[in-house]
Amino acid sequence: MPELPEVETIRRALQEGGREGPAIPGWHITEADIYWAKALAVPDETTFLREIVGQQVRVIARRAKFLDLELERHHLVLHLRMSGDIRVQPLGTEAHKHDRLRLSFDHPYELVFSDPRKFGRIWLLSDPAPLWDRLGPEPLDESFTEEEFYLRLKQRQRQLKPLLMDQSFLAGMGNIYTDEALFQARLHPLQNSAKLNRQQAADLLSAIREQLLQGIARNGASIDWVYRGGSFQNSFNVYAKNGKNCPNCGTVIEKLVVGQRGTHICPNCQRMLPGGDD
DNA sequence: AGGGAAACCCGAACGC
DNA sequence: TGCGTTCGGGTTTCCC
Repeated sequence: MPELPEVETIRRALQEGGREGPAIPGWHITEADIYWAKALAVPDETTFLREIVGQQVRVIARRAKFLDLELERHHLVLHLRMSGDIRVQPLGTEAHKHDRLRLSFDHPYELVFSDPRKFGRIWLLSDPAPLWDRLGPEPLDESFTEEEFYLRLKQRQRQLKPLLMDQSFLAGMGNIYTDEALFQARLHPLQNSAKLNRQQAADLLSAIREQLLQGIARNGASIDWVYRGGSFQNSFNVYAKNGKNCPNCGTVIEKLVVGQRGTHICPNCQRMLPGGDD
């Protein structure tokens, strides 16, 4: 399964360090600094610092939108939310204004969690299972089938877009990816999920997978003030394209609000199915 | 059960 | 130029 850009970034940054740049897995945390305590979801700061120092990083992975650093006795779980970022930099690099957490290792590098908007969160958990248990299936997991997706859509009576973004229904879809996937599948965000047929569900899953893979391939999207080096924003078809012409049919793209979220559609390509909003 | 609203944040964009 | 206002990203929590 392809990894999130951040996971790749951590690996790549260290691999490119050459002989002195092994991957973080295998390293020990020698020091931890918290610059904004509220970034810690659990536990308290003192406990966090006492517990984390000395532990070896075993594996770096991800689940849904969470980054999961498996330590010896805990999992260090990070969620970047929207403006969070992770940097791996040479030890002694000058601190950035929005740094929230810094980890030093028994190697001349440090990992920094930075987040201007302060939405990102950090967990130190002995057992992350309860967190994972709240998440739905991974759309990029090949064992997740079209039929399963169809049945899950069928058993709900929900507006399509909020449902797709519901992390307990399907894990990993954000606002941008959802708008782009719905456009690709030619489905309306307000469409009642239970009204999709097998073909439409299959098309939607394909679109979701393509959009996610595209985003990963392009290192994510850098929008507005948040520049993380990604270029997915250059391939948007509808997101933030309100007022522009639809690349398929030329119709002016509209912006509406669905589930409190800015939502972008081509009103011609994305029609409600007959009775689709019942 | 589903949907709406508010809260958490603050840099940027907008309006005057 | 400067000031006030609005916006929006992901998630949780509360309310109808």
